[in-house]
Amino acid sequence: MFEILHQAVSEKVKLTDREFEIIASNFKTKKLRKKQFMLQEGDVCRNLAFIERGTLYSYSADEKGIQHVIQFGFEGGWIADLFSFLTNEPSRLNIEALEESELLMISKEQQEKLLKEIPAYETYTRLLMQNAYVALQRRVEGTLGKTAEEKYARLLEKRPELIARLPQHLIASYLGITRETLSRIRSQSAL
Amino acid sequence: MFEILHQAVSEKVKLTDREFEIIASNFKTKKLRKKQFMLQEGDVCRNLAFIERGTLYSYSADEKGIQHVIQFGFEGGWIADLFSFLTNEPSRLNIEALEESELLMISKEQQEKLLKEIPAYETYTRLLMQNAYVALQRRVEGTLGKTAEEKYARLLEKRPELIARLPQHLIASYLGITRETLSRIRSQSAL
DNA sequence: AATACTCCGTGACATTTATCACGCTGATTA
DNA sequence: TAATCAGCGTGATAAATGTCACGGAGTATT
Repeated sequence: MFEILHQAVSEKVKLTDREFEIIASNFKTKKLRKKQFMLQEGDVCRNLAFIERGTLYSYSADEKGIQHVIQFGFEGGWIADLFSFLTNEPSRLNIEALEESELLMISKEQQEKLLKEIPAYETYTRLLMQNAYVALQRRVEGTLGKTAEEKYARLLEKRPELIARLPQHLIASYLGITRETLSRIRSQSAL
Repeated sequence: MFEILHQAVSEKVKLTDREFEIIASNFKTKKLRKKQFMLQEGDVCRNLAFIERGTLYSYSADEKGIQHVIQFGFEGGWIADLFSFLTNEPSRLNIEALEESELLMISKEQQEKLLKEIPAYETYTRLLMQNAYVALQRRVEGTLGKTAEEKYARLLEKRPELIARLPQHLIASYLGITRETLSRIRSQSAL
């Protein structure tokens, strides 16, 4: 049941079995079908979700209803609207399953309890945040002042697995370009 | 000497005087003149810098020599290339003082020592990373699929102090647009 | 005082990208 | 089986933005 979480955590910090037991006992499982929401705009994000199986993505929708992908989440990763989670303000994001998925969810209270009780869990969380921050900064770096083609080429180089397994219109949205532009880039630059 | 750091840390976590003494003893001060580099592309980022006074910014320079601003750092904030710091890989960023500045620098070894020795320091670091991540995600959110005008309007709303104290060409670079475009936006949309 | 440099504005023009419209294909659903 | 829908490609056109070039104002430097 908790093997994947166990692996993800113990990859980064040392834990006794007892400690992991305590950690695991604070999560509850949740299954989502394809297209089901984990979080909907306007609601407060009350949980962090560890993805045991499946794929999710978070996005905001603008006035015209156009989606803007903020993040993709895969097996072994985490997803949430951290801003809403931390502040208890209503989220402006939607988080939706792209396929049938299984999550391990932890509430704010339980997360805070674990952070206090288990120092290694706090270390794990710090590392998680650190890595997420670095990855996001690289995304910004690879976006600023770049053309659509350059952004796509960079993504293809850095994260080919994204391009392989996700529909093009979501990739386009993630890159901040239209699906048409992405389609044209792909048909031009080598086949 | 360390008042500003003391304030920044104790704003987020509780610390004994002794603990802060230990923390402070691991930093060394560094003064930078205007236009002086804290970090230069190709070098490994060996320190995190807490800004006691002054303003810095980090940027990458592309093939054409065009700067792309990644981050601004002000008094009471932190700046570094976290990726290079964590991995010991050469940085692709420059970090430069926009005015005369005073920094408190901590090396990786000392940072790691503090994280282990002083749990409250680890908590502080986690909160710092968390907040930085959230702020950066908001930046991405406010950029994706937005026009130059919308991005500028949003920045003006969310971070008017940036616009007030920084030269326009750096604001433009931070927003991923050219200085000319920003100049035109400003002259059109209200004066 | 003269000079150089930084920052900003602006015009003319080129390029990139978005928008709108349509058709095709394959998968899902009635 | 027919019908609907999601995903992708593509053409025509419009809009946004970049590029290049120039000048002026203010500040710092010599």
